Amino acid sequence: MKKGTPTLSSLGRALTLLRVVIEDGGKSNLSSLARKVGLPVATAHRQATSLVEFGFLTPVSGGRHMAGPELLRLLYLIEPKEVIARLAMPAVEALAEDLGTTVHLGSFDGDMVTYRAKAGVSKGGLFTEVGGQLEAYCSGIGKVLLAHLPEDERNAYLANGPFVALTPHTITDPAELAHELDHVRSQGLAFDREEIEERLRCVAVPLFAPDGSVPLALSASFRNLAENDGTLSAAAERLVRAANNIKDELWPKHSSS
Amino acid sequence: MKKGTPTLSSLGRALTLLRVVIEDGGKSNLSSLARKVGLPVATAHRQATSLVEFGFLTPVSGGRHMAGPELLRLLYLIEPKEVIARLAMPAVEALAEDLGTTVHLGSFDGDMVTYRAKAGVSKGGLFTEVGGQLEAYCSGIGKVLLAHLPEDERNAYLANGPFVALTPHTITDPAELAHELDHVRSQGLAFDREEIEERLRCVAVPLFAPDGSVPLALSASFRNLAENDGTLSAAAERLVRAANNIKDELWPKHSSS
DNA sequence: GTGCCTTTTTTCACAATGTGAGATAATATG
DNA sequence: CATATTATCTCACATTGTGAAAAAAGGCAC
Repeated sequence: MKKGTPTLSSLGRALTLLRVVIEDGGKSNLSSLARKVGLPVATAHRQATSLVEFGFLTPVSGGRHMAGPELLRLLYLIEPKEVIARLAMPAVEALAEDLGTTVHLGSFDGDMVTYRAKAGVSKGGLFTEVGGQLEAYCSGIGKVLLAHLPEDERNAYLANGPFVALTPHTITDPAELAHELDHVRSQGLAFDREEIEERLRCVAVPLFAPDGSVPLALSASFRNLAENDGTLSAAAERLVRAANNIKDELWPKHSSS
Repeated sequence: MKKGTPTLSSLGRALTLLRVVIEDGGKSNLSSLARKVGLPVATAHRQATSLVEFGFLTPVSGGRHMAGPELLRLLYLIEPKEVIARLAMPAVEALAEDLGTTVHLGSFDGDMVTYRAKAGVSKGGLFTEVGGQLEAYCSGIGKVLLAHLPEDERNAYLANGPFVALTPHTITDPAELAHELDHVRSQGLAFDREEIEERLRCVAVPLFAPDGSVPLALSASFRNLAENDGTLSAAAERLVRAANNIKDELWPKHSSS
């Protein structure tokens, strides 16, 4: 029985209460929440009072609580895309290993795709690098992200061309691109068929946040595939599964019984 | 010396560390942060380890840390508008008392203004109620919120009329409304000159969030003012001050020396 | 590689501090 | 007004957090 660094159990209990209060959304009073967590009321009360004192909670009428100013401040300091990308890393690496190719994780920032993670063999030497940016309209990740943008922003992007052809396959017509994005959204995945570089293809899938937005997209790239090679569609299936796993891990369904 | 409910000081220290780590944005390692907070490294290390264990932090390379999955989850559960409205309440009530009139706090949700707080005398019997919604284009709060919307969304709203006239003064022409909104944005405040109800006027100012967005707006309403009464502009000044106070309280400048 | 410095992690004795049952006050609820 | 429910306080107890010091693990220059 190894000792290791001991965990601050009282901190754990207090953070659990904090989580429960926030999840409750200010509907219940302290006693019922204490009961739900299986904590003595006295203890829960002391924790709640302290959390209020430290600004992580605020009392609202009737002994209920909601998020406090400090928590609100943290909320504006955190960059969800960055955090999600970090937390998804293990899954991304596993996927890359599994597929034996390069896997990317990217987000949409200021009309461009930011590559936030890159995993897997660099055989074929992909040009991308983490932190780098690329045009959105021609990559799989970009098309997924564009497809799930709020309608206003998507239209604004489409109206903001021009879309320069990088290869003969690049989609450069806004109307055609709009149609492609509709397709991507309904299919739940996007293909890049040599639109960015000859003989380079990829599949990309969205990573949904609980509010329905798509902060990140996941892609797998392949070089020199035969025209009717099944690799891409096989990879697509794996990507969808990986995306689902990440989603389930980050936003588990609460068995809130 | 009253006892009161004792505060969990260890919780406070751990939450301080959490805040410092997030504020740091994952730039520094633990020891430097511990030094900054004036905490023994051993203690800071134990707290950080525990925060990681509870999912509030995640380790990144080089002994640094960033927000963890639980914190991310909280982020998506919290409704900033609601929280800010709650935290601004005291200031809103003070302002209403100070001005001796009705003060409103509203947000923009789905093309409409949601009234999230109402304070002050109900003389003149304003029709609004907390939780109720109203068209945005004709109220002071609505115009402030529209004016500070991202350009895409503002244009989408303007294109989405029609704007029905509630009084002869209501702005119903999209182009004119667009011009008015530009004015509102550059002035930092909006007036409602009997646009929603005869003899009812109000001033409204934006409440800025740290990211530059305007989640809420603050307004003061007056009835039966003479055409050239200085009350409105006097109130405007007070509103601006109140908005600044709220902002400074919620997002204090860190003397991060 | 070797040595030196910084940072991370563990150990451990001590007491500070969190704990929860129970009493009391405050508040809904009928 | 009576009665439940909930919030808050008190206090004795030992759980649990604390921090100095030592050990282990990286970094970095040379």
